[in-house]
Amino acid sequence: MYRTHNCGELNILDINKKVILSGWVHNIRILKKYIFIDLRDYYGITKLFIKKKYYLFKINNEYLIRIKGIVKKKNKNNIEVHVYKINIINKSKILPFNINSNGIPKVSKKLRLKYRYLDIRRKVIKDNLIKRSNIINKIRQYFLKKKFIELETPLLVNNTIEGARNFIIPSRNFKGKFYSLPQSPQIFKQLLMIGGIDKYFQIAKCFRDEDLRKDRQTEFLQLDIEISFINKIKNIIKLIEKFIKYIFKKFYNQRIIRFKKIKYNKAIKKYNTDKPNLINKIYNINIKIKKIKKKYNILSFILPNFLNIKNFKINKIIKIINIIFKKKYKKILIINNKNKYNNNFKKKKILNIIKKKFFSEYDILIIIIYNNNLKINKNKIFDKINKLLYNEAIYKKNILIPIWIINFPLFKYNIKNKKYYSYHHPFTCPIINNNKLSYKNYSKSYDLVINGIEIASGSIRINNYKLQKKIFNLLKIKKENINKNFKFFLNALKYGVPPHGGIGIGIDRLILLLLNKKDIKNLIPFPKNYYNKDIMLNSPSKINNNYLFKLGIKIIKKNKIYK
RNA sequence: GGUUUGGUAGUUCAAAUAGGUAAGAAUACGUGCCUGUCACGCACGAGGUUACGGGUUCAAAUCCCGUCCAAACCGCCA
Repeated sequence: MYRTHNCGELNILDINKKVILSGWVHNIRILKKYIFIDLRDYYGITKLFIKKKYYLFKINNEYLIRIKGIVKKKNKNNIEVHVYKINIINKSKILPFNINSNGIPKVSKKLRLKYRYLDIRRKVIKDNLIKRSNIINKIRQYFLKKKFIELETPLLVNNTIEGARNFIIPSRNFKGKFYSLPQSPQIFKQLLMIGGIDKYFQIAKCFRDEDLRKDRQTEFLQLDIEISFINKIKNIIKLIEKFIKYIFKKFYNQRIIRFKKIKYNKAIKKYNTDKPNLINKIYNINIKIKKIKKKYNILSFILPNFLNIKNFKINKIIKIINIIFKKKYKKILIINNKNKYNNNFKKKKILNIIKKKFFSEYDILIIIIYNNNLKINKNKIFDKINKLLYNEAIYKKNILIPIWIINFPLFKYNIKNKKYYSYHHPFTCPIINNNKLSYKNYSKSYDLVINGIEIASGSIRINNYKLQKKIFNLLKIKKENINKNFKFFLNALKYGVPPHGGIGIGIDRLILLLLNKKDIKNLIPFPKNYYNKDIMLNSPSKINNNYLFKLGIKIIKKNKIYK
């Protein structure tokens, strides 16, 4: 028998009970007469008290031991187990890093990934994984309760022509032909709607062969949702807002400031990006002031002020500007709607223009006028100020500001290829006025961005054969490609397709936000590193020539990274 | 695909003023001491071809070149 109790559950009520415990040696302290061990298992830590006569074998950190003992009172609220027998179940090698240190151990990420199984023993990572499980569980319950049904879609699919690169899987039965791993279950979920399924969801693994970031892995979980009999974006937006509010209330103690919504075009004008971070990112705006002479440049930006940036912080920001400009600017103007900080700027017209661009009435506008011949690195200024805001104000307050970006353009133009591509994907329903459909149309699409992180993306879909074909034509997809990739789908669109739409929510990113973390690798059991390698498995790896021959594959040129 | 930074005991880091004593410390490891520790403490010990290969120099961890590996940014991410 390995255990009668686990290390987390023993308490004052168990005093004088005989117990058997198994666990890892979290920490050991050897004195002349006594030995103290903190014994750790999945559930917690129990303190052990051992008299020298029972300590017969050398024990080190992370040895796996089983003990027999009696529960005794340690002090008012705590117990310890007085041990009379110890077995070593399994010894441990000298550790590559300390597991019992608090917080993040002082060790390179490479080692933590290489010994991921040891990293998982650490409380921080273990707790993340437990929370991950809880969150995913709640998501599933939520949508099942709302009468969605959960269905799987295949992982071995066809290569898609647009978007991110696919992972390719060679076929043994059909030499020279390939499967691909899906970037999302897009077509399948639409086919489910065509099949009369009313509300579908799936917690789906998706794959994209692109380089990684802190908030991006190549294989990731997506909460995939599709609903029939809707044709307006607000149908989905309402549903998701409710869900997001629910999940954040459950796992994130801070309230959500109400959702904002902005059209793509306006977002670009206002924030210069379609993923605005309304919290810690200041944003650049271009202001023209007529009376300024040609030899001066203007640098202007807005501090989005959800956090009551006060005078002393303004002073710090000005200090940064002073350092970078070496005080050689001509003028700094600091303006908010109440003109509280600076009275030099009284021209009402300009103020009104600025007001329109302001996100909220508490925002602060900073304008710096400086001589042309000063070479200024704007990004450096923005970076420094962002850091200041992030460290001092935002990080502590855990505020979330979700914003919907809606009505993306239907197409975008790629200058390199001189080709048009779908902004979202070719199944996105266009907004059509006066029966006109061209490259300039917008679409019934929506992204949800929270604090600069793209959380969800979706659209109302095309449910009409002719319209879908027009889109393919505008994309100039060759007939043979249409036949190869989409013939079945176009065909399906001929059979009384309900209006439908949906959304995909990045679960890993959602968890990142819910747990207020920065690096997605800490929230995934076995993440890949920056170059898409699994450092522990050392994958990807070579395949022997015999097997390659069976697949009909010959390697022509080796890439350095994959040697 | 592009740019940048880095690789020194098992691990985390030092080794200044652009090369100059015998490459140090903490922790982990080993032995011993210590009346109850709780990140125990104390003493002693072991542990290094400074990633690998080449070059410059009287002299290289330090400068240069190549290879390998890692971290970060950009591109990319419908």
